[in-house]
Amino acid sequence: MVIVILGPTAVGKTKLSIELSQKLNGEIINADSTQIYQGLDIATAKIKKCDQENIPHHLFDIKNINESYTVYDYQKDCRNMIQVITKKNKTPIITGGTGLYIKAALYDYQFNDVDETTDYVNYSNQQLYQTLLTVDKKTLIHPNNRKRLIRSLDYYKANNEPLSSKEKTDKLLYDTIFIGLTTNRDTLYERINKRVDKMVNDGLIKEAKGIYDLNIQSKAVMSPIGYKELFPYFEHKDSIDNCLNKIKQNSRRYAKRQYTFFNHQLPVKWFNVDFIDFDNTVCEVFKYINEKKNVKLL
RNA sequence: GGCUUCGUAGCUCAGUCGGUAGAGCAGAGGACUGAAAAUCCUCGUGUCGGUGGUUCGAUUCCGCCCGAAGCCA
Repeated sequence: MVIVILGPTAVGKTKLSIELSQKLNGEIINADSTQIYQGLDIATAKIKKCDQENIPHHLFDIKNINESYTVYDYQKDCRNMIQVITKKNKTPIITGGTGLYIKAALYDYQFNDVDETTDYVNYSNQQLYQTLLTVDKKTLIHPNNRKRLIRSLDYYKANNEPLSSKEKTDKLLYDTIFIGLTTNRDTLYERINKRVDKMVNDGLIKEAKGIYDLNIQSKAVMSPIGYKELFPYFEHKDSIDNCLNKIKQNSRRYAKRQYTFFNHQLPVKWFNVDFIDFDNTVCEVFKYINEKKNVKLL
């Protein structure tokens, strides 16, 4: 049995993961693309060592920020961890907000080889799109989505068949319970805003400045919300308030996208979080998990 | 007190030589198979400040009132 705890940013996933691990003899597997990296702590809201309650935490801090890590790597790492934890007769509790990582790990996603030898810098989006159309007439990729156009072309070169013809799978590889934490939009947005303020108190600016000074433009640095937004401040191009507001706004938009993915791509059982008495939420979730287990036994 | 300018979407503002309006931002919805905290797409009905008048018809022209800014006293 695999437990997944998902939900938008700032809803309380980490807290629930600790509580459930204690009740279910669990070990936690990170499912957050930014917490994979060392040194990205405050902005990614990574759990501190002292809050881990001696529960084993996996796939945190496994990469350096100038290294590359992809959903393909995660699929292998996560499946491996599930196996290791299950062998110990413990429960893997996958916790995080990166929907694609969760889906790729637990479903029968198959990643084919891609040929990345071509450099597309001299191609316009339109040219890439037209080229793709010649080999993949049914492509649904929008001409402006350069990243995906290139991916598709590289895929075709390696496999000699269009990416769009690949069958989409909905086959789940593990016996899994998807727990989603949620709350109403206003409350969530308020929590996001407050959490950014708290991050600042905890040293966000210093962490971001340290990363800025490294002058590395890797995806580990440029992807997460909380660093790149502060760069204009370090370069004296914008005020600290504007930059922090940008972090809040991007976080809110991110939460929205997360809902879209979870609601449409995964069979989530949603729970409204009781922020006043979190134990209520823990109990409710625990009860649901036990019900599901009993159904399986019958 | 007098004069001038302005009052249009949550915000900043266009515009209608009279036929009830549109951009940016904010916001909302969506897509997603090797960057996913990434990348990309779609979505604009609002007493056009209020009230009278002219008109077939007023957000647009005119009068008065309310509010904001500036100038003169």
